[in-house]
Amino acid sequence: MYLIFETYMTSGKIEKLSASLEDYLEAIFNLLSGKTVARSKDIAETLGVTRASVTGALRNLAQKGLIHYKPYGYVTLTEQGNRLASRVARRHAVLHSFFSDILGLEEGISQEAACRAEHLLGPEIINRLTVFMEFVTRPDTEGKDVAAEFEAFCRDGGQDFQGNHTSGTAGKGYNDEHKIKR
Amino acid sequence: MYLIFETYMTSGKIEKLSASLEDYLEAIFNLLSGKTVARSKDIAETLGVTRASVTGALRNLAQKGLIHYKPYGYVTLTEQGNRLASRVARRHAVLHSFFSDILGLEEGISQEAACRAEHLLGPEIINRLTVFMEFVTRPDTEGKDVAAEFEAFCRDGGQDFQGNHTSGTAGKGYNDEHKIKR
DNA sequence: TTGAAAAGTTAGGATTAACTAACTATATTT
DNA sequence: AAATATAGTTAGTTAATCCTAACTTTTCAA
Repeated sequence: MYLIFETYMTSGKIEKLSASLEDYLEAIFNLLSGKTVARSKDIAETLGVTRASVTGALRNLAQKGLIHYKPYGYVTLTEQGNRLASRVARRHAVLHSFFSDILGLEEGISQEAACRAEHLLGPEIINRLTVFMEFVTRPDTEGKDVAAEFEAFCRDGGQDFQGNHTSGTAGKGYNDEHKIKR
Repeated sequence: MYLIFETYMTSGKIEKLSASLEDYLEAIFNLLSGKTVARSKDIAETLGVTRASVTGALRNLAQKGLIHYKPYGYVTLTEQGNRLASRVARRHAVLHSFFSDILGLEEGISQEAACRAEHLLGPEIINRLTVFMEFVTRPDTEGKDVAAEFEAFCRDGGQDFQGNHTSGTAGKGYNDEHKIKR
């Protein structure tokens, strides 16, 4: 499974990142937005891989000009890398929000699914989904609330699943604890 | 990217199929529901791989007890294989319908995204999405139609994308022409 | 300040899944 | 029925990831 959608330019050529490398980049991005430095060990823990695997990925990302990396040194994102990582993170956020806020699925499941799907759904889907969520959560809809109605629909219909629609935790503030191990 | 959700039993043990093998199984399933026989060449064309790759996958699926396969013979699904393939196809159909009928994305994009996502989204997501679509398309909603409203919302909001919401092709009858090449 | 623990790297190997090229089997056509 | 075209297979290669085990560098505490 190789094709990915977000692209970056290297010496005038458009390149794409594998799902795996996108994961690494996103993990670095998330770590940096919290703790200032991204350590190999933390990246490994986040993604559920060994430290050795991280080293390989870092070399790869550095070679592609997306991170600043020197053995035994701190990892930071280049401007390119930051731009790309932001877009990946946005995809993640949109998907997570859809799974969690619209479908009302529990946090862990939403998080994991977002991690997986974020590498596979192209900009058309992500953009349209974004607009769909704006549509569904728009305030000017005379008291209607699709998410709430759907929750009621699920309850009344006696559908057999275990969402978190009743809890008021409406998204935001995710971490990558649920990144899937392979 | 390895973890997959649909499982099958072999000698009492629960097994999972890789995304790639699910693709092969689904392709066989679709071919069989049309033309009675599934030829190596057709599978290769459907999935955009070489015939040699198909042979390898067939051996693999046969060894897992999901297809009947003898070199130079016809390929058929075992009961197990058919069960599994149906579930994969259902996931595909649900996702495609969501992308196409709810989000109003064009056929090719919906098809391709469904192909990709069907291997990555677990039963919780697929089930909930199924219910969500029932919810959104239920008839008892006093003249409301979420898909149509969303279409209007997109048009009025001047959102810049190119859906097929105006065309009346509401799902069904898909093929795998848009399976992504890797 | 020195030595152990923690973090990071290297080397080597496994797995999955693709490819090309060459070969074999089956089908078709004359 | 023989020649040829089509389909299918085999063997060998490549590439992306991951792993384990052993080694090196850095950090920190006595």
